[in-house]
Amino acid sequence: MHLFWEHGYEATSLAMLREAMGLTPPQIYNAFTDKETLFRKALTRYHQTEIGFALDALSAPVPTREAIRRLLLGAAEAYSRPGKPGGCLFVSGALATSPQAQAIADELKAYRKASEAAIAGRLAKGKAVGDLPENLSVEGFAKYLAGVMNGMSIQARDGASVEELRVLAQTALAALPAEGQNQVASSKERSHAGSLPRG
Amino acid sequence: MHLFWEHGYEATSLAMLREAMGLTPPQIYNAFTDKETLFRKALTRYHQTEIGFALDALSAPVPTREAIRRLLLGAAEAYSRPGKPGGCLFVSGALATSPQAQAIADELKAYRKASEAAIAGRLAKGKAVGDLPENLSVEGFAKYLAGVMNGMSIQARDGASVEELRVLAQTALAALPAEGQNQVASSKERSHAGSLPRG
DNA sequence: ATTTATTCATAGCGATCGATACGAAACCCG
DNA sequence: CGGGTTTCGTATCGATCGCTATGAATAAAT
Repeated sequence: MHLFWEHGYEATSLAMLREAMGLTPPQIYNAFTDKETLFRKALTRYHQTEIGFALDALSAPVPTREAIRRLLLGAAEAYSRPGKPGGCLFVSGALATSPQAQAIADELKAYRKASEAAIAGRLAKGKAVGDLPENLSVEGFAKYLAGVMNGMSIQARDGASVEELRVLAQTALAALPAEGQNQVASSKERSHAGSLPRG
Repeated sequence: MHLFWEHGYEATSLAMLREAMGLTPPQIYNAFTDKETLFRKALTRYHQTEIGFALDALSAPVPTREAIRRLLLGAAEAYSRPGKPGGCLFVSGALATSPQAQAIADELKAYRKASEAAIAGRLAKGKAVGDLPENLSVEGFAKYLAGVMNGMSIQARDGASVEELRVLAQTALAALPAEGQNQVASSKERSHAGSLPRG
């Protein structure tokens, strides 16, 4: 998992996996069928062990803003854990691939889309309970938050520290509209329907 | 350039380049020395022809907020041009590589760092002329903006449209503190030094 | 104890990688 | 028309890719 995380699917050779796992080629293929299956198992393991913070944050019984705060700060930590590759496997695993690995790239894209959809779901819930203004675009804001997390993944891979990622997360949080009625009050002076509250 | 942009450095084979350019292998090596040199030439060409919007935005004689707005909206267009690969070559070109291509990955990382430094430079200038509050961290905010652009690159690669990227850019702009003195006024009620104006 | 069955590491499979040696065609000059 | 030079495409180089056949070594069974 660490090798795929660090080097991506295609750039991780079976020789590297063999040495890291201390297994012979037939043992690997007996246990994991082939390289693609092994990668998919690494994906599910990554999903279970490394990014539980996301589901925790989105399902916690807290106000929407606090949930998003936990999501972004959780990402700051998860993307810069000492002893682990920087960034997110779902981003680094197969961003640009050869045509032969298109299926892998599509699968990772599906993971990213699912994350964005989960965020959108939480935002919709927040909108329903009045945590977010009526005129806010749930899909647009989810795409912003997912984009920020993807960007944090790149920054982490470029060596950003936990503190730097936390500052980034907090800065991103500033784009979140304030709660409830004090937001709807001055809706007339805004021309872009909530996407530029202070334009 | 398009092939490297779409598939990245390592996943783009000479066979693909050969077919795309209509050249025989010796012609390619006679013209570009080797694959790595060819990629570097593609990088400089990309820098010259595809992302001039960035330098334009950062060097335009406009207020800081407008400069940042042009930067992000320019990225929204540049990352989703019809007929061109989605995202930014500096991000997609070599995010996760094999150890053999580490030099390429480092070079792209340097490009990204340079972009962030250019943003920081513009922010520092904006702070000097009073466009930005005194307590704003130039480096931190530059890292946020660079991160947002990197995230937009991922979103573009995942199929986001120009409009969606524009909304993302405008949302990100909402994190930019308002201008001048009305920002320093309520500095006491903020605990995180400008990174969470509305926390 | 001897034979059978099964595990397992070495060695190598075909394909493809980036890069190049070599022979044929074309061109220029006499 | 012929000789010398240069250009250029084919065919192939060694290395590595993901993957597997095969023979040795071990375990199980009679």
